[in-house]
Amino acid sequence: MTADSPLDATQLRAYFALMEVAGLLKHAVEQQLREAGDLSFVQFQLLARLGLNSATGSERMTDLADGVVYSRSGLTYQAGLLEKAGLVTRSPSADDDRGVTVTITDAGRTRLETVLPGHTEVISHQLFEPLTSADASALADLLAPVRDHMRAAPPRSAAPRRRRAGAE
Amino acid sequence: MTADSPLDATQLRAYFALMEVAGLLKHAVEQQLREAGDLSFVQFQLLARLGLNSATGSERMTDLADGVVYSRSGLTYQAGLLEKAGLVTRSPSADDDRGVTVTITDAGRTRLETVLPGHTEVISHQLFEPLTSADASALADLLAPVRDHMRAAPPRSAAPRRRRAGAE
DNA sequence: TATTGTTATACTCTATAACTATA
DNA sequence: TATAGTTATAGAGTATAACAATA
Repeated sequence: MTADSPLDATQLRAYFALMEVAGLLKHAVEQQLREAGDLSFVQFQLLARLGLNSATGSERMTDLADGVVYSRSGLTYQAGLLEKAGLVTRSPSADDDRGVTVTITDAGRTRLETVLPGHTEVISHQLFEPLTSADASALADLLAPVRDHMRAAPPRSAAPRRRRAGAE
Repeated sequence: MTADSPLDATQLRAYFALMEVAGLLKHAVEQQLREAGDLSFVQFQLLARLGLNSATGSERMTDLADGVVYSRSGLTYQAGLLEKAGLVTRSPSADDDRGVTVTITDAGRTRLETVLPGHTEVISHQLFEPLTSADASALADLLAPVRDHMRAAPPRSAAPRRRRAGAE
């Protein structure tokens, strides 16, 4: 509405480098995931979240959607694919009969383990080879507040109906 | 084949943060570009490259493909869209009759100017608001070598026929 | 009435392979 | 023979809107 802070040269460099690095990395990773385990990046993210981040191996659709940026219909689509492949199951949530709980299966965990070594290898090579461990640490520290800032003001299409305001 | 350097916790943090930040930022930017000027991110990249990075406003298809990660057919598709919209022209290259030179039109430059302020505003807000200018500088410095490293060993699908080896 | 999730549908983007033409 | 670009085609992913069911 006021001035538009037209980005100085350094900011431009950072922006373009960020987008290019992320794009190339995602591309490399998707190729590996597809070849090693016939998974798209999003499918991997969903499995990883269920299999690694969740103690129970289960999460509700809504919580997955919040984590994976999607539209709800997109998540339904991907969850359907994963279920068809036998990597997750979907069942009514215990506490809320509207909810659907997604649970990773043994086959899902196996698939994850199949894919994981190659995945980390790609990341080590492509992303971290030119970085010291101090660099990696600095990178994480720089990006963490940005991520939090972006999560806080979500212009994501995953929230067309607007999530409940205050709660977290 | 041997050990797979399984990524320490810091590297994982950095990797996930990078992917999430880039994903959210791209999403926000795409929305802005679509609304402000009916452009996809790639179309914007192509126009920006022609209109801002190139002195003449022209580049060959191959060089554009190298810069924009795509498969050649994808680039042909996007260039076709831009041409249909009157934002670029395509003509046979002067020096190499196999080549096609893409040139941004006045309408293309106008479109670029239409979109640019909002674009930079989104980036300022989403990416740089939580960062000091020293942070931005550090980020650029961290990512530049990674980008160069990734460019050097291109697992991009843009090179199915393998580019000429040494030349650059 | 608000929220959860699904469905139907349409569209954009990307990739593969076959093809033409020039170097 | 190798490179530049196009075409045809097919598939994956995403978004929108309408819908059903529960809170």
